[in-house]
Amino acid sequence: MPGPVPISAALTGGERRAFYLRLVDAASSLFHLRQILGHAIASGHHPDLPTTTKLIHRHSELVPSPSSSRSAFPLTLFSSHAQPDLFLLNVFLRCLPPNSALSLFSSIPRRHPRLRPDSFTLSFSLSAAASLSSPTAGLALHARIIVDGLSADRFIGSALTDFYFKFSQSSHAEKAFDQILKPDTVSWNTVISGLVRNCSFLRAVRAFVRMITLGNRVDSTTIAVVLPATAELQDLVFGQTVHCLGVKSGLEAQLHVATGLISFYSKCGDIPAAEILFEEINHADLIHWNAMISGYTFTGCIMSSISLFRYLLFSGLRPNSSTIVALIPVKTPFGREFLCKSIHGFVIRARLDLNSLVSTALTTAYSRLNDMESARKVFDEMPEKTMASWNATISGYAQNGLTEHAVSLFHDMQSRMLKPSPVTAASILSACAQLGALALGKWVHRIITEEDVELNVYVSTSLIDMYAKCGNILEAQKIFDGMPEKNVVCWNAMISGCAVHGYGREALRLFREMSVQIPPTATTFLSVLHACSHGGLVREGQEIFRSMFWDYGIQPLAEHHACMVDLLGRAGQLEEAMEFIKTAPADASKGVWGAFLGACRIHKEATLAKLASEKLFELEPKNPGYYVLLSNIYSASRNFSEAAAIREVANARKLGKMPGCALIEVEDVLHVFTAGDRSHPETSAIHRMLDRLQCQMVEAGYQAETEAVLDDVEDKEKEHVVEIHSDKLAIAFWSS
DNA sequence: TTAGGGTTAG
Repeated sequence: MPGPVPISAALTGGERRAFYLRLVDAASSLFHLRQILGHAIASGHHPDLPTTTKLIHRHSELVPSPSSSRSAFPLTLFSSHAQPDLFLLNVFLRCLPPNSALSLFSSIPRRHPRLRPDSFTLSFSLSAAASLSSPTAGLALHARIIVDGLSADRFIGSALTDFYFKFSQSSHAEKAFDQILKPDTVSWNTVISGLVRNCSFLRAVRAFVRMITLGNRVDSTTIAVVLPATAELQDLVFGQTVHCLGVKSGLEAQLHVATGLISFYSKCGDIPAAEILFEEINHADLIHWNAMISGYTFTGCIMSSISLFRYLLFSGLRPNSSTIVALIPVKTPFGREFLCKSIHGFVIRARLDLNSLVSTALTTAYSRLNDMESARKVFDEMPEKTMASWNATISGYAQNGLTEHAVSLFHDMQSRMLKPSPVTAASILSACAQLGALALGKWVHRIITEEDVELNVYVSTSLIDMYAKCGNILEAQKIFDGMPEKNVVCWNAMISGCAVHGYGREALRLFREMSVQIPPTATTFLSVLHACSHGGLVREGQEIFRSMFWDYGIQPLAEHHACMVDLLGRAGQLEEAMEFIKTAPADASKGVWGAFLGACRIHKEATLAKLASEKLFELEPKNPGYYVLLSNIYSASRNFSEAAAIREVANARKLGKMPGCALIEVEDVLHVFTAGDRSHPETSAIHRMLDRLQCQMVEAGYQAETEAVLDDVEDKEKEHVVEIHSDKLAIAFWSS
């Protein structure tokens, strides 16, 4: 504490100011600061401009969050000067909540006409505008910046960049950044962080590389903002390079950097590296613990995650809502049911805040358990619903096939005048894609355009997927071509779209174009192999499969093996397919034999089919599909007694099969047909059209496979064969 | 002027 007042009375004006400035610097609490001010006034020293500026500055350091501070201290001090200088005004402006800061800024010409706002005044006001949800104030500021010719200033430029990124206007943000004459570390950090927040991960990494190439210094913020991008891109090697740079620059031990590294390594599956880093931190804070717990959960190490949580409680740290969220497995299925319920119970028992963050995570976890009732209950009970919670519930409905609920909740959102976020759009589009609902998808696309929802890489990929699955491959291609940044997932979606439409050559062309730009993933290879299989490109498919491991180091999974058998089998190369099966790993058995059985059906190979079925009955005795398939193969090769016998076995084992269905959209209405369906109101017209089509097909040279052999069929079996395929009904309905 | 973990999407 400062000593008695008389010391100050003995000093000259300049000495007295220096004395108080030193005291203010050393103040360690708000109470202390007020005492210093009291002493000064009592000794007749009314704080001059520099002392007041220092007092307000120290106050904002001690009370960092302006919005939570209700203290009148800075205001009283500022108001005591009728004619503040620009320095005092800037410091005061900075400690105000955003709306007050902006009204102070707009009052400058009237109340302080002699003061001309400088780059600090404008930058601070821009930050205030960015924190408010209305962009108008920031746009007016930008207009003024342009008029005053201040766009090249690095403070102003960085604030502008950040402002536009906060409103998801990435291209304006990057333009503002490009105008900065000499961007410094903070300017580069701003642009990298903005790109990451707007999901442009590849661009963020490129900006980081450019920053270094141009000789800029990196700081702990740079490392902390670029790491989430490398984690999202699953680029372990690049992240390790960033790590090395951090070590060489002596930044590894910084709090933010350590957290970023733990999170990065665990998201890339390198738990041991994350553990070493976590253990090396001297005084780990709650965020470090949360990052490590989340890393365990993310990679499916549920037991480690729970042990670390127990240890956290034991160590006396109080978990927060992020800790609870970190415990809820969203991406892995292991132990989800148990955890979800016990965590829900724990949150209630420990009277932890069941805030929007925890509720949203619970909603997601329940929807992944296919328990939409519990998910909806958590959502309904939320006092304040966030955008994430709306999206979690909508996507939960979509992923559980409850499309009507998803759409109805989306309508609900719109009636509350809530603008859909890119996540909302992607979730709803995924529902449309599953349903094949083109009209609904187009409607969502219109809303995206009308409401100016940012077309980020997720939304564009969802649109590609939706258009491809709903049959409009040209529109999918158009969106794909217009994307400024393409990542692996959108390339995969486009290739997979080509596969579905039978465009094998186009899929291969895309694959070649892609692989010179970014490394393909296991999913890419699956899509390309599908495309080869559907396009009859056997040699090309074999070449791709070989290259997958030898050129790209990706181990083929069960699905890839099954796809290869499908490729060979469809092309009639059953011998080769059989040889290939022998080389497949054990976990691929179901898939490869299933694909082989499918090929036997196409080529009516009853003997080989029997062999495949025996394997499949062993592997999956309760799957009715294989019985149906084998029975159909026997029917096709006129072995009706065997066909009936197989059905008997299936019936005896009480294996019912879910009927497949076909969906068709006519004039924006979705119609569903199952095999032999007569429930449609226009059923007689449909059957008339079907007959007409059948005649035309026969005239065109079509040879019916089953209908021609009906004479040999027993009554019961005949009923089954006559049952009209759902796809045929849908097509007949569309034609009628 | 930038800033770590955690919820929602392809």
